[in-house]
Amino acid sequence: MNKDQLYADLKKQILTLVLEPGSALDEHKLSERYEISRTPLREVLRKLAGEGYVEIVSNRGASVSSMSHKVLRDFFITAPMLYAAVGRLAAQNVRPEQIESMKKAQRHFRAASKNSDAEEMVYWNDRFHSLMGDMADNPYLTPSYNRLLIDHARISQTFYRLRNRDMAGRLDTAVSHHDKMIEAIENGDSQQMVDLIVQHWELSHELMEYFVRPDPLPITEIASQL
Amino acid sequence: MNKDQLYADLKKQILTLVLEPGSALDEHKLSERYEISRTPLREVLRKLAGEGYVEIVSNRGASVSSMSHKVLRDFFITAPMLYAAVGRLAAQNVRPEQIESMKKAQRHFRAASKNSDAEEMVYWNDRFHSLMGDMADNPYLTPSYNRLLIDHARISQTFYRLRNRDMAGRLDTAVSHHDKMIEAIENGDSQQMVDLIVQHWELSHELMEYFVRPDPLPITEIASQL
DNA sequence: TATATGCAAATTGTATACAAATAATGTACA
DNA sequence: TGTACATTATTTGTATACAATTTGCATATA
Repeated sequence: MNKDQLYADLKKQILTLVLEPGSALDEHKLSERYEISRTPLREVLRKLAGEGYVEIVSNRGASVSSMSHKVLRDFFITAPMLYAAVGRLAAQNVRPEQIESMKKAQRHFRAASKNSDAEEMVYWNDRFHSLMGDMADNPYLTPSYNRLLIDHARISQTFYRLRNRDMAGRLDTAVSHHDKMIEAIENGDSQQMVDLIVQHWELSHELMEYFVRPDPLPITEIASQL
Repeated sequence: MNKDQLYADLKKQILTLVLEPGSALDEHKLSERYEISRTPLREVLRKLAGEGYVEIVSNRGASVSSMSHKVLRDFFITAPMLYAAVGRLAAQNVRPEQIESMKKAQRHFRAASKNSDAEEMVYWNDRFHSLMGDMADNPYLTPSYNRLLIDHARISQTFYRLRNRDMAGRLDTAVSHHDKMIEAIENGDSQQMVDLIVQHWELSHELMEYFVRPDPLPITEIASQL
């Protein structure tokens, strides 16, 4: 396997929790499994570390980024602000040719949701929001935004696996948010975009809060920050 | 020279514009100059790329991150939001032992300002604000915040070199902002901190705008976003 | 003169051997 | 037993040789 494939593969496995947070990444084993020498493997691990997928301690190797309680609390504090900022900029700065790849991600996400395929849902939802980051096209927001998306994907995993009537409804809502976002982006309607992001976040937030409860901020306070 | 020193040295040279934005970083030459083999050098370059100091194009090597007009415009849009968020969190999350290193950075910054030593001013000002990022202690904000600080340092360079009465006055104001920030942090007064950040940003913004004019946002609009 | 093409030089990418550091194991001794 | 220390094994870090790719230059052709 070549370096780019290895990079994409590790990324996907970390996002979908195939590789568990905190688990060690042995250079020797990985280089054997992926049939690549340690030199390029190490470079991939260091790139992933720079993006927050992986943590490296010198002389002690790499491990999948952990998700402590403290880190989750930070997540809830930070996400709404950055999501809103990126959403607004995406509507303002989108280039026409970017819309199609977003529609494609949305098609896959919708299909995965219909099939209750949790892993695919996580992946294509991440793609959708990641593309929104590309549209925003701001090198100062992107690093933090992409860092958030990693843990958003990993936290979501838990409840994407649920299959009851309530979850099905919420999923439909999420899918329709995406449709409306695409529309807002196409119209360059940044205010509408921010509103949708807030609604979308509230949906995620509710579900996440159900699983991890790090004294959540009241929604009204979040909205007032936008 | 070992890897950590090399890393710190390249970082400082990029911040202080000794290495110009866009300039190529030849692996062979660098490995000779720093007396280190290409393998660890490449890892350092990739780490710097992850943090935004350097840009890497595959098969075409590394170069110092460029500062285009578009990028500068993004800077002015993004900085106030992240600076305010980090300032607030720094006041909320600071640990007592962190105050001393911030006071030390401020002592150096004040001294450099007295001596009109531009390079030292840039360096210690960056250290001061970088430590504020550490205090905020939020893994989701840090990547973007540190990315901003890189270009903030590089843009400031231009006017830190000026030596007229007006600049001297502005510098004194900046130094006193720092003193007040330390106080606000010690008191855990996050609202006061945000106010100071806004004032401090306005000062920087004015000066930067004087040198690079990418249709600036009105201050009132920025303040309303906080 | 302008554009293509082929070759040489320079530069980046990868594999591998060896060095250094850390972790694991076993043994001595209280 | 249990703690300390030395020894071994494992894992990470670095240097270097070689492969692949890109770039620069010379020459050919329209």
